[in-house]
Formats: sequence, structure tokens, C-alpha cells
Amino acid sequence: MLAIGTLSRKTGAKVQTIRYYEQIGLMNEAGRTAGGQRRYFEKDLDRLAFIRHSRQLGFSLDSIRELLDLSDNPSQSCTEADSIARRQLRQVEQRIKRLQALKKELKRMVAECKGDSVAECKVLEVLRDHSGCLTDHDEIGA
Amino acid sequence: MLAIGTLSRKTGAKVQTIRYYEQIGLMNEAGRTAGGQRRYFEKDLDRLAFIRHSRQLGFSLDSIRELLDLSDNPSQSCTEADSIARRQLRQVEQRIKRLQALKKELKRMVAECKGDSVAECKVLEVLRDHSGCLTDHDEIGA
DNA sequence: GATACAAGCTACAGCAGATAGAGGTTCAAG
DNA sequence: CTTGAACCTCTATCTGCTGTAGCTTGTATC
Repeated sequence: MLAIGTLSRKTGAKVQTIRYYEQIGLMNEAGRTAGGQRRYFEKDLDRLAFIRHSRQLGFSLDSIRELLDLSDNPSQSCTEADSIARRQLRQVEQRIKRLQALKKELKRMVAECKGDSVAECKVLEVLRDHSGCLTDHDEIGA
Repeated sequence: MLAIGTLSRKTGAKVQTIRYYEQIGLMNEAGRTAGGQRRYFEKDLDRLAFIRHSRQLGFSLDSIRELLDLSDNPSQSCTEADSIARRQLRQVEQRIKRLQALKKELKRMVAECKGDSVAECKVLEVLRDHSGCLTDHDEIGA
């Protein structure tokens, strides 16, 4: 039986985060000692590791929920899991694209700055006037 | 004098967002009509456009606050603005790097999936076992 | 002047995905 | 039996908005 701190140390998830995952139903409700402290089995550790790893790969908690459901029902086809992963891949590729456009713009901005007074600062000028931009970057570069 | 909806249309910021910017002190408090509706000058429109454009380039509201302060005091050197922009550039580059590592991992994951049953799904397998990963991707790919 | 209705107002709740702190209790080692 | 690290709950906070409810104002048209 593992205490919450042990799970935390083994997975890198903060103690509060583990409790949070329980609260939102991503982790099962843990068993408790007589005094009310959570105690975990190895399978809980595995589940948490799965969650953390998926988070590191950028999956949303909702996607992770789906993936966990799939993982819990090993007889189904994995088409679904595959499509979740592909969706995630597409999102990542999208984000990279957007960030690369931002990078270009920022580089240009920074490159043109001569360290003059604010009045002639290229950085601020670019921010003031969108029309000089190379790209649309209509969406926020998150 | 411009109504809030006009500002919204001209900048693409939602009406609520403009009110939010006022609330957090990013926009000045707008003048009001006798009936209590906000009315703006052209300079407010410029300021909002500056904010939106900066947001599109991924600057945080805090960074934007600094940039606006600089922009409001045109006699200073622009070293500061430059360093904010450079910091932003570094962050963007960092994020691109991390996302590219994720992309690689996801691609590998997806490529190995044969559409078998969940029991042998490569996607889920990878998520279960971090040790097979090529990269550390210790940080969340945000 | 009356009426209609779009657009404005405030206040508050909610989203993701945690994280931090207050204030109190339990567990386990010595 | 004592100590103190680790645990507990509850609530608030963060970023950057967005949405809703329920009401008021402004303006165009008749």
C-alpha cells in the first residue's frame, strides 16, 4: 500500500494534483486508512503514470479520460485510441505552425531594433501597426 | 466617440474582453454617456489594437502592460522593450522545440498502430510505458 | 412623441489544469 | 510517548478570457 506522497515521488505529480485528479474522477477514489489517509495499489500508480505521461504528450484531460476508458476495455478495437492520438498529432502540428509564424515575426521585430529611444523603437512600432506584418497570425499563438 | 461595439468590430476583441481589459487596468477607464454607456476616442482604439496585436504575438498581459508603459513614455531607451520581445522570442522557440519532440513521439506512436485490439494497441502501450520514449519530454507540451 | 429592438450595462459563474495556503490531524520512527 | 514529517479538507488563486441572466439605454423609424 502506497501513500500519496510515494505516488507523487514516483510519478512527479504533485500531491495536490493527485487529489485533484481524484476529485475530477480521473483517478478512482482511493482507499483510506482508519485515520482517513489515502492508500494506493500498484495499479493506481500505473494509472497515474499513464495520465502524467499523456499530459506530457499534450493530451487534454478529456482525451486522457477517453484513452483510459479504452485501456480499461481491452477487447475493443483500438481505432478510437488511434484517432485520438492522430487528432493530438494534428493539434501539435498546428501549434508548431502557428508558433513558427510568430517566431518569424518576433525575429524580424527584434532584429530591426537599434536600441534607439522608445519613440523610434521598431518593436513597439510593429506592435502598434499590424499592417506591416508578414503573416495574419489571427489566432493567438498558444 | 466610439461605442464599445465599434471598438469590438474594429479590433476583433469581444465586447466582454474590452470590459475585462478595463477591469484589470490594461485599458483606461472609458468615459460614459449620461446613461452609463462607455464611449471611446481614437487613441483608445489604438491602444486596444496594440493589445490585441501583442496577444496575437503571444505576449502575456503582464508583458503587454510593460510594453504599454514603455510606449507611453517615448523618451526612454527602448532596451527594455527589446528585451521583452527577446524573452518572448526565446519562449516561442522553446515551445517549438518541445512541440517538435512531442510530434516525433506522437508520430511514432501512431505509425506503429496496426488497428488491432486495444490489448495490443501501440498507442496505449506507449502511454503506459514511458521508458520506451525517445525523449524526456519532462515538461508539459503547452 | 411612441415604439421597437439592437446594443449596452452589471454581476457573477465557469473553462483548463492545476497550485498554494491555512489550519488541523495522523502515522511511523525512535 | 513524543516528535515532526506527511497527511487531511477547504478555499482561494492563477491566465485570459467567455457566457449567462436580467435589466437599461440609445437610436431609427413611424
